[in-house]
Amino acid sequence: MDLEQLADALKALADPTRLKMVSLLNIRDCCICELVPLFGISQPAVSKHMSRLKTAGLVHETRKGMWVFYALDKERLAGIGLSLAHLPDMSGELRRLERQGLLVQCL
Amino acid sequence: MDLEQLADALKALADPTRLKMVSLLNIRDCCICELVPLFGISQPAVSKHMSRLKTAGLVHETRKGMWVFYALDKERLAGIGLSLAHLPDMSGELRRLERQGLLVQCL
DNA sequence: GTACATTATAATTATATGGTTATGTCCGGT
DNA sequence: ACCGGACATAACCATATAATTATAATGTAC
Repeated sequence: MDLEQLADALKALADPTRLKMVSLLNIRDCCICELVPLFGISQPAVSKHMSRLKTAGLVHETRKGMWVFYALDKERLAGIGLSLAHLPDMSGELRRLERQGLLVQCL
Repeated sequence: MDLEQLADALKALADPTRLKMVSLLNIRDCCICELVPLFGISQPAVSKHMSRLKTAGLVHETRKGMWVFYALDKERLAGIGLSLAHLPDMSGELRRLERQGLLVQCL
């Protein structure tokens, strides 16, 4: 996962409301109408948050009659955590700086 | 770490520029003047990004003569990754919904 | 087809974010 | 003391974000 994509995924998670939603979906799938009373916000607001999580690949939706159930993609979530633990190697960038004589030497 | 704090920490990371900065600091400590030529942005912009990371507890600074070197707090970064893997248990919220008869039953 | 329940989209608004330029602060060298 | 380099802060601007209300779209039941 490149840094642009990782930043997008983190942006989707970087909101207390969505983090709580993800934590709930970690227990079991939920539909919008169950989430609304748990948060102090309107139904469209909940819907938009789920849409954001869906775009980030963190949840998947399934229609069941009138309801749309959302399920957490646990592998995707774990993948984001792992990406933080395995950031790309930027040694090349530092070598490039060195070639240009821009590295600061002190001590 | 509660969800508000976790969201704040994730916000600090949820930017491609800052993610790249963190990746660089993962190799070695850097000062602002080294970072500026690596990003296409002004010195104050770099400074503000580092300030954001500092507020989130992700980096620490040390003055060395004219320069201010920034060091990545690797434990803090790892802690954020782990928090994603161990989200709080929200079973209580769901039980509360059930008591109120708001859980959707289908199939 | 009508009526109702659930969810999604549109339009709007207030605040947050990320960039800029200009200026202030701190340190080292002469 | 003064000047110049490195960094931080301030003021400003454009865009993104998260909420709202109003309205459309979808599905069930009669």
